[in-house]
Amino acid sequence: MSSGGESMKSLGEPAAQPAAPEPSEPSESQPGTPLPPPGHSGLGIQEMVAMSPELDTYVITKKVKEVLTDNNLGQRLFGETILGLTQGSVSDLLARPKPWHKLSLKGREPFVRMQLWLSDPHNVEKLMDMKRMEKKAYMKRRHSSVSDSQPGDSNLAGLDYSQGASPQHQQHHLKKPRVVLAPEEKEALKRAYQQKPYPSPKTIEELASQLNLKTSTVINWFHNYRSRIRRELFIEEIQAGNQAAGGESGSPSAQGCKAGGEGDSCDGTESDGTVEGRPGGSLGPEEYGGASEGEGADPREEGGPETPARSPTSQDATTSTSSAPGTSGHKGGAIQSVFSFPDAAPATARNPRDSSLRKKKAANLNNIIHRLEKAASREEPSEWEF
DNA sequence: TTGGAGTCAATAGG
DNA sequence: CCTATTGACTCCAA
Repeated sequence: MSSGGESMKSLGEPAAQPAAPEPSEPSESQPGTPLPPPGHSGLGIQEMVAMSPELDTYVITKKVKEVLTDNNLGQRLFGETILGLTQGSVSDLLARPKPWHKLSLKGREPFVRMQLWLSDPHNVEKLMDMKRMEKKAYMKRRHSSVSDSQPGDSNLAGLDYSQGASPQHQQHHLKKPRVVLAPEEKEALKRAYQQKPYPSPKTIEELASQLNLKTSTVINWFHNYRSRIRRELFIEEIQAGNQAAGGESGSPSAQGCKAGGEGDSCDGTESDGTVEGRPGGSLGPEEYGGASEGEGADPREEGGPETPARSPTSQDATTSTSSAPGTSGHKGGAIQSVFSFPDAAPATARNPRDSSLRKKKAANLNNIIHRLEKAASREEPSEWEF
């Protein structure tokens, strides 16, 4: 009970409504609020995040995307103004929202903000106005050579900017060129990942030198790759969980499979087809832990009858609160009203075939195994033999 | 220290 | 312009 602040955990089951009238929270001060909402001063989002019921991140992002495109609003403006995030982050969030229960408190914040934003149609217009103003300012600047006072950036005049002729080799410690891994390098790293999702420092060193990359780059790559693979798994989870839905106003097709690429399969996990020509390899859907070369490790775990059955994360119960837009603009009161959505898709049609999902789980298996052994005993896995 | 989550920010495509 | 991708960084927990 010491420092801890937010407790509130375990949001697994629908359970009842927390409905806690704020148990006071004085010791809540993060070093500077990252986003000082323009003209907003009151309840912190964090509080709302803490007591928010489960939100459907998929539905929210879908709606946001819809609204943004419908009104020609860009991710940059939306992100910087509403979420306090950069364009790239917004793009990522909208394209691959993690399911609510997999998000940390911090990670939920953007979704609560989105929901909040969506709750009042007036917000859209405000953003549009802002866009107009921005454009105007831009035009103005282009026309006249005067910089107006716009909260966004400052013009640092008087700075010397030498160089800049040829963006080639500039090994000066001024700006790192941003590493761009070549396709083959990525290939190699992915292959390595399949063998060992959690390479030891030693392995990392080897990889780095073999590929001629900095050690940190390899480390970062593994971090990022694991993280992103994991995320894709989540996505398929929610898609499988709430795919379908028939009568929806202009549903933008939630297909999770886009045929068309070359080696790209239906799944997202790279169809790293180059898993080495395995003699008699066509078995089952796909095999991942292709421990082919080298040790005769063969982590072939017998196929469990079925996956542990995805636990029903369903919560829904979206009470169709016919929220009448423009009905009493009372904000800062009932958070509840904000959390309900006029959009409801009770469709619970399960697709009998979850192919790709399995594949990723297999890949993840390696991770799990690795961690298990680590937890069980701190010992290097010289060789496994089941 | 290691690993995970969340982001930033450069940059490749459109 | 706008969006998507992705290496690197920051924070945090175990």
